[in-house]
Amino acid sequence: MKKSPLSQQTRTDAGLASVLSVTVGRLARRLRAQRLDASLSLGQNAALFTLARHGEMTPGELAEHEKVQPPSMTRIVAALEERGLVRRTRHPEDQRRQLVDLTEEGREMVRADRRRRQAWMAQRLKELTPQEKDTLRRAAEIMDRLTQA
Amino acid sequence: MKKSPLSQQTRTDAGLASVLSVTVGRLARRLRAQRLDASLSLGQNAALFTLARHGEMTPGELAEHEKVQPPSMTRIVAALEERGLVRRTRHPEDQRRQLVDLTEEGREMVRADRRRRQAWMAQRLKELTPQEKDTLRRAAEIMDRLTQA
DNA sequence: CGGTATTGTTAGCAAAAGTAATGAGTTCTG
DNA sequence: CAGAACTCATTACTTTTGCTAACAATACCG
Repeated sequence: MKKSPLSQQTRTDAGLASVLSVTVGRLARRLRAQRLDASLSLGQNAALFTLARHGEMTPGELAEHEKVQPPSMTRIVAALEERGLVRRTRHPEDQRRQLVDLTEEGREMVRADRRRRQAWMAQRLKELTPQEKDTLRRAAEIMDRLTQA
Repeated sequence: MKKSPLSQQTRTDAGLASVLSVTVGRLARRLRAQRLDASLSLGQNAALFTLARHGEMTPGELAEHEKVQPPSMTRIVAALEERGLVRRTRHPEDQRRQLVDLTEEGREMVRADRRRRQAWMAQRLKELTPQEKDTLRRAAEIMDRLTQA
């Protein structure tokens, strides 16, 4: 079994927390730089993705889910609406609230986004073994749970 | 085998790329929010961490390692120096270059940072099984490699 | 030497998220 | 049931953080 430099610092929970923080930060930066051509910001993509996964919800719910403050989500949703990717409707029982949902165009964007990201990440993923990809798959689910806790 | 909602979207490389992007982005935001009380930005922490891991290096090397542009690293290093966490010395053989290294105070900060992060993340990690933590450990190494590619 | 390349910095700008204050709608309460 | 209190979203403003372009200093090379 190969001993990478990283593994020496992940024995404890604290060490793992540190390493994970740094790595996640760097990868996030890298991803952000990657979608330069891209028309959508990381946050916009994340919101679209969440709507695709969970169906319509209010801006507030969306904000909480994405762990941003409501004003940030207002901006994200406004940008998405401007581009016709989402639609806002009044909540039937509470005029303060709104319901945000994907338009068909938004759904197509989610599909397109997936294709676009593949451009560089699939390149890297291709170099991984099936086991490693599987590890990432399972890690994604775990990290997802971490952010929700 | 349990079937989570996420797994349905990670069968293909593209699907995995999408999910990973969103999850990593959200976790990065969460981490950033977490160190609010904290005195150091995510980028500053990452630089400190890298120095702790790899020893002294030039700002340029640091920038490349962290995948930021040199001016960004200039700012990060300047901030760290201002706080006495790193020290800059001239490169012995090339007056253009500098060598950045941790001070003892910087080293202590790395340790403190690790303790601080543990405050909330260890809480979450505690709820994971050893197998799940192991998955995260291995995923961190893989993601680390992804950002270097 | 004199011109070019490299290293780091400064300056200016843009994107994205945060906090505080505001407006509109709903609910509670005396 | 009238008004206080609360909730949801938005607007206004600030902060953070990264980028590109231009620049200064040093090193290299013909």
